Amino acid sequence: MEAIKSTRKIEMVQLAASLFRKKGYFATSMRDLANHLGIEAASLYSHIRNKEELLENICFRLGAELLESLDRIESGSLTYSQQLEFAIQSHLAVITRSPDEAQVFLLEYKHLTEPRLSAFIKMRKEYELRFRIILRQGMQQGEFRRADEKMVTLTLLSALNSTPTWFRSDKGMNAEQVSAVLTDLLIQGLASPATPVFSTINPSL
Amino acid sequence: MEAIKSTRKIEMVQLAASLFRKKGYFATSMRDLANHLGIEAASLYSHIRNKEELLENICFRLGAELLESLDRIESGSLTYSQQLEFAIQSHLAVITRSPDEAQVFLLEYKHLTEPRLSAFIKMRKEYELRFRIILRQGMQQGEFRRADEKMVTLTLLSALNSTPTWFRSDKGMNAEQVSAVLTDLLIQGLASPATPVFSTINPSL
DNA sequence: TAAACTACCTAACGTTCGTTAGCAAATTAT
DNA sequence: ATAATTTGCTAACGAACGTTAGGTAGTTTA
Repeated sequence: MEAIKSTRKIEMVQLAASLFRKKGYFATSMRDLANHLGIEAASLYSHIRNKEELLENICFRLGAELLESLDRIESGSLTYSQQLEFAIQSHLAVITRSPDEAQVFLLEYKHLTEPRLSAFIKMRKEYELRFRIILRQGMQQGEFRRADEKMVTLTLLSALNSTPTWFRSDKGMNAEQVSAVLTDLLIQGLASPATPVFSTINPSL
Repeated sequence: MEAIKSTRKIEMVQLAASLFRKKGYFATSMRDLANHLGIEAASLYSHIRNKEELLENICFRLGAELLESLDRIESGSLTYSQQLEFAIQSHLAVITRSPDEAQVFLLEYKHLTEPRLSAFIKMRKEYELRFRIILRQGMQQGEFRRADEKMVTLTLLSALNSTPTWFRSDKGMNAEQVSAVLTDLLIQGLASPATPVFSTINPSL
């Protein structure tokens, strides 16, 4: 959990994020990583203690960023609707800024070993809980549709977290435009405002 | 792509799905699998050709199920809103019935090697496209809010695909209840119908 | 200018991996 | 009754893995 000093180490962590995302943690060998840097595998160990340190750096740095972004929102005096809007937008800002790291954070964290795995899960649960509390309070105030809290929280976060799979910052929309459209979609729904044609009653399959 | 005959092989594929989901494809060894079945690793090869065959079976069987479920919907004479409702519900039915397989289908497919990987990606793209066409037509008809097609499709599917991470069929809601609530959430949105308090304009961060 | 540090190297280690060969017992089909 | 199939075993293979030991230039610090 110490600060990263050397620029070479930063390179390694960023490259690791890219490879871990594309191929998966276990499918990425230290020799893979080294080859992409133009060095030998053993040379990596001048900069890092072991492979897991790379994963650890990625996962915990992104987790800290996400938690920080919630701090700012909760400390202000906003309505729950505004809090949710900001939370969505800052969540998207973090993960679109670091798409590789975000995907590793979301999918590869499970390859952490104890005690780091438990610490990570605790951190992630805290983030989900704070998101969930905003939703709960908004539901209680009548600002949000009332529904199963856990379901809504995880569905919402999953929708947000899928952004790096299709979003490329270099073409089409920029991150803020995505944020605005996605916020609108999730909050207002897919149905056209003019014509509420959906039955909302599910026919049996 | 041939039919599975032996029941022992079915056991193996199901167990593999469970382990691949929990630990990942590469982190699951043939010795892991064998131990859970109470046999030696080499004995697995009386039933399967190699490790990848397990992954192949999981991914392609689920893909076929999902595509079939769309066939039925497209063939009927339904409005696009109804088609979407049915598509959401049958998608959820498939993935809640096979949550382990679904997570492997979604996350571990990338460990397939060619030519299976390309075939899988083609299958998955076809499924996404057919989902997308329903959305496109619904937007053109004015039944759905107009927004970036690709974004809406992938966000919607990601929201649906997160269901196995929190849904346990044995407690709380059953699959059909989840389906109804989730359909409503995605189509009508999170905002309370009574009070449209959201600005839908994003403040800068 | 000497000491310390950075950034890499070669060589090799012990371990685990997926898989094969060859065999044996039990069950099922003819 | 016998042939075929199913289901498992032991032993072992070559390859790939993460990592360590020990060394060497070049660069920075004291």
